[in-house]
Amino acid sequence: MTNELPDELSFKRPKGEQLGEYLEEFGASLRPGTMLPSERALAERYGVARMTVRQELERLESKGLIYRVQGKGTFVAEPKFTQTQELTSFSEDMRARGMVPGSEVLSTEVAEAHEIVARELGLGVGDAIVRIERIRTADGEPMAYERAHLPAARFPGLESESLANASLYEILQSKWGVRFAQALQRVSVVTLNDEEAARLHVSVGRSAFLFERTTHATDGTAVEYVRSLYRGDRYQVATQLTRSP
Amino acid sequence: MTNELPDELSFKRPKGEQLGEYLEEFGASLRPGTMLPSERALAERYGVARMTVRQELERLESKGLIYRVQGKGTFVAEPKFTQTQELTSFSEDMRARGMVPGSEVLSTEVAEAHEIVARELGLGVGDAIVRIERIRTADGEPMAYERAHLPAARFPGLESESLANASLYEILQSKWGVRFAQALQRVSVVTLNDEEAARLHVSVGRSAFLFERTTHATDGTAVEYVRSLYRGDRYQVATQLTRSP
DNA sequence: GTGCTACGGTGGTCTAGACCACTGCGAAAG
DNA sequence: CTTTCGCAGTGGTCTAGACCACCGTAGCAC
Repeated sequence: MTNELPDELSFKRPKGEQLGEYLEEFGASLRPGTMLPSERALAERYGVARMTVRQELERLESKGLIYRVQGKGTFVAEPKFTQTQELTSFSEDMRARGMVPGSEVLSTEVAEAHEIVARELGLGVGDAIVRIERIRTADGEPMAYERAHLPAARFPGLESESLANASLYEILQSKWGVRFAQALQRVSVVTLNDEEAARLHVSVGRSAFLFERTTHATDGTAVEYVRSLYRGDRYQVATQLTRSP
Repeated sequence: MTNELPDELSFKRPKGEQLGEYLEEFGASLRPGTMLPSERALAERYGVARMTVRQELERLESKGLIYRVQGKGTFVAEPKFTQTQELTSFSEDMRARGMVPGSEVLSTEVAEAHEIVARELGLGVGDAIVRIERIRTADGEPMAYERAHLPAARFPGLESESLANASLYEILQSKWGVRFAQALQRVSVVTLNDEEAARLHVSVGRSAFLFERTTHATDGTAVEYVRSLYRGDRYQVATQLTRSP
């Protein structure tokens, strides 16, 4: 199953992006610890500047797919579990874990923003927001209970979109041209109460992750504030940490 | 309290590193949303290439301190809570949160590596390891229960070091010249049993974070495998997520 | 007024080099 | 045989540009 690295880059797409994809696939087909071609070798092979190669290797390193040692080389890292610090939708996340994502919409309504939501979205208290309440499932089983809040003014008609088994991110992107850029996510641990436990099909008193995420688009504006409870017995996150000088 | 940006860079240290520190302090003194000088302006001011400025801005962006919008500029981000994806020791972490770190060493011993530890550290099963069991405190209160495993062959005499209120990272760095580079951290949620709850001074059945971390040095070798239980009622992590193209 | 366009300023991508810091290893010196 | 040193190859930092994509706005045409 040893992949081969293609020899050429096509036009019309950033060279680094293509190179990164090639390397990602190639690296995945190698045993951990294997040394990759040197930066200079890759640069020459693809007719690209070394800085371009390096930028892409940095991206892969921060994703935990490779590691670099000065004086020695660049190597394939141990296979990751699942990636945080990559901003993904629930659907993308579950597919990456090899499961089939689904949703059960509990409610979709327009409401007034209270203090926390207003602050996170950069709105005024009382401004209209769309609140979407869903149970997110993986392979048909409840995985998370999620409440998303979005500015109603920016997404008129969102409350009547069909979210049954659709990805909210895909809808926002195709209907409103939103491109997601970055998010701040806070993670805490909670013990589930009766209602929450019932929704997630687990027993009362079990532990769960509480994720609070505010997502920003490429223009810097806040697009959504989401509060999600993830089953602690089914979910785990992995983070790649790096040491700064 | 508006900081001023210094005008010059000293020799003998990477320019980018200094520039990054300047910008970090400067940004911290500004209101969120304030626009920073453009990349070209910074490059000219410090007599440095624009690529050097960009590299440093990328680092600050991934730390969640700034955000950039194409066509508009670079802006100061909302203040962060606390930073993950920055590889820090417990001591550094607590100091960054404004608390005083401490330790209570429960045991320090040389033992044989069992399967999991051996795999994580790249050793053989039965190889000698140093196991350090500590209660980590913040402002005198128990915050985490931690078990660290390190290869004994690499750190002879480590088991008799005084770890009472010292940072393990600082000892490894000063005595053995270890420079930490990167780590993979897995986070799960657990419910505390009797023994664990007692050690953390909380009641049985409460939720906690379980961190499993394998730390690598700059030469790529695994240096420690740590298993830590953090009180869920006192601890929270924040992560900066970015969207890849 | 309303709409369109051109333009200057921003970050995003990329080039073709340079020198430095570190590693591993083989050759020379002891 | 052991030690030392130099060298080739690696990643790390940095330069001085180039062009592209995108945003806001001022000015023009209607």
